[in-house]
Amino acid sequence: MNERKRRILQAVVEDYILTAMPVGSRTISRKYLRDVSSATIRNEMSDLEELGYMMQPHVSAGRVPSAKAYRLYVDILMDSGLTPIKEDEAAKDYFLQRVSHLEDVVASTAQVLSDFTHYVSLVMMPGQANLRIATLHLVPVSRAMALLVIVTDGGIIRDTMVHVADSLDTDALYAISRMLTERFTGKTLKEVRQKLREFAASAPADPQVLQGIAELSDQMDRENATDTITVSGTHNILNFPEYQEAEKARPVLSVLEDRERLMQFIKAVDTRDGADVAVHIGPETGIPEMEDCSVALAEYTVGQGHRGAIGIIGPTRMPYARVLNTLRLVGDALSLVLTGGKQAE
Amino acid sequence: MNERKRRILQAVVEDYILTAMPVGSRTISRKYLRDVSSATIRNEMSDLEELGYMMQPHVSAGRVPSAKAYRLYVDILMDSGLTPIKEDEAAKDYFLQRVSHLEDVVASTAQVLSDFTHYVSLVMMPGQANLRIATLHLVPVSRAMALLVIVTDGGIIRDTMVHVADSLDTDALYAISRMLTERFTGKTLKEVRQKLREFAASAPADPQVLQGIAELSDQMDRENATDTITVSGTHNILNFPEYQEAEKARPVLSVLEDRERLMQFIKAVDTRDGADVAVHIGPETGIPEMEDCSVALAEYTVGQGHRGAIGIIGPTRMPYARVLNTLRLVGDALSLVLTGGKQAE
DNA sequence: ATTAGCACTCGAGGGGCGAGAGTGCTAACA
DNA sequence: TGTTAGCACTCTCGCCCCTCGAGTGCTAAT
Repeated sequence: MNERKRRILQAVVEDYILTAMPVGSRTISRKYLRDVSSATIRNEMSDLEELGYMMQPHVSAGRVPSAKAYRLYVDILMDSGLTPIKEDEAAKDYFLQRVSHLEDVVASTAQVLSDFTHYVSLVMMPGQANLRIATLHLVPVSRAMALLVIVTDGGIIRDTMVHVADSLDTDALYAISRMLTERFTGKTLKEVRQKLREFAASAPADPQVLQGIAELSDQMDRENATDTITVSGTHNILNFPEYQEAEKARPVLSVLEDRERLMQFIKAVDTRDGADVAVHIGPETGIPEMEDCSVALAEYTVGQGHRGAIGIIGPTRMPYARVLNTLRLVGDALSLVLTGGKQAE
Repeated sequence: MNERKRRILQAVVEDYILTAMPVGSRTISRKYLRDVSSATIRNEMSDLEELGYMMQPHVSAGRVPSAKAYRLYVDILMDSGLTPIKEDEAAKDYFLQRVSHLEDVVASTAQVLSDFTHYVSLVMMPGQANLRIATLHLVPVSRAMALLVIVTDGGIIRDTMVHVADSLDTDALYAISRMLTERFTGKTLKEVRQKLREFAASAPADPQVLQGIAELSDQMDRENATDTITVSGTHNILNFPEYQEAEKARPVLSVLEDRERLMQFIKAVDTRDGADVAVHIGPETGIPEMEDCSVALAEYTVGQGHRGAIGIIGPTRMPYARVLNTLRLVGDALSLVLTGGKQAE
């Protein structure tokens, strides 16, 4: 595999990304390697095909790069120039402006990703079990219900509805809030779940309060322990030429709606340590319905060490350099927001 | 327009809704009006075509109902039997179980609508300017930020981030919360906006607090005054046979993303008083891109008299009876939730 | 007033054909 | 020995043409 072959391969990949049409030898000779004749390129391409880097849809069409070609392209050939600073700053600003509900942050991130790339985006948010608590507040809502607002040290807010004894008025709830805050500041949500039970044992034993606390503990478990996935920009797959017919797009769409399956996929990827971004090309995804798609994933960190993932799903022929840069960028910004601005930058 | 013509028209509409294929005279003679020959039906259909109720895509195809036909069908012919009670109860239960953030209620409603119907759904939520306040709470988040949680008398929660003087600690905020609550319970958000300024004048004049209150008042204006639209199940339009090709679907999709335009449409409709549900068939929508779609809308009430709308967007050939029932149902349930369970049932 | 019969029309689907794109191979060339 | 020009070959795409079948409108019979 000499230098010229590599340049030809790169040309084929880039032209195909651009045009979505099989690339012929003449095109390459004219647009990419002016000093080599099409005949020579034909010979080289013939070799490249034998090596599994490309194939012809039919004998008199140009070549289409294979997954193997994209792989090599992403790993070696791609010119991963940095994103212009402007966009970079814009993204960071966008996030840093808003301290907010976790759900909003996730939704916004997904939105930004699909807006920037015009592809489908996904955001995996790991369970918040080890975010650290700054304060806890019980806000009375109706007779026996209260809103538990948990502010984490990063300024991220989680809230959930809980049952409380209906004997508790606003002041009582406030007192309990203070007590809870005092006790749990700096603890992670997971730790709180355990301590809550001890607390219930040692506290003045109003059975209603106890039950409320038990319920609260359960609820926190349920809402915070499990990882969630958000997908955005789904309709963008209609822009891929490969999915012009709804019939073709349907299987992919249903995969995108199957959060379980996506989660499984992401989990499988995440164990693979190493780089901060990863690309899964076509069959590499292990999802048959997505053999014409690639998935680019980036990690981000939540609190101390917990990892989430954001990703872009596009056609195998997507502009990897641009997409990966966007992911890195947004991933960094997100890490920054979710760790309370205490690290990075 | 005799009885038989009506029955034929009804048959054409219903068969077309079912099959999406032009309906021929023979089909009707066999499936719907066994005691009349196809030749007779041909004559009648010829008349119906002249009256503008149907047309032929080409001379040797069956007939396709026109917007006018659907109109008549919806207004008169349709058998709008009641939905089985089971589903009815399920929907109501679904909503009543959860007292929650307004955003969640809206999102859930949209979700339920598109899940039930397999069409695109929309939920218009009017500004909450005249929801009545039950309590107000300021929850400290970071040094100079607090979360203002507003609980309305229906148990619906609105919250928003506000700046506060950084001299204010938890206790001070609590005190302010109590004061605000005392002052504003029973008032609408709109009234509060005005009273806030008076309050600022009469209260102990800590300039920081004043500024905070001013900001809060502005923010409430911004977030609560404007109506919002949520669209869900967009990808369902790919199930319409008329939008099998992505190319066809694109214009409709972009309309669905243009909230401004949807809002304009809904506003125009809403002024039309009268029935609780309304159907706009094809060109009646006034949106050229949607000439093959119908929009069914139902109203619901928020608080005392404010009106929102929920809707289904489907192909003109949608099962109106079912869709309208679903809308009525969900609309009622929503009204119930958003008026605090104080009316209806 | 209804119906059977029939000629007619038009779209869908399939086969044949020419044009064009792109290849592989061969032979000539540096 | 590597590169290139030339050429025959292959295959798709778009086109036309044809047939088939569905469904009609009209006419004449009941």
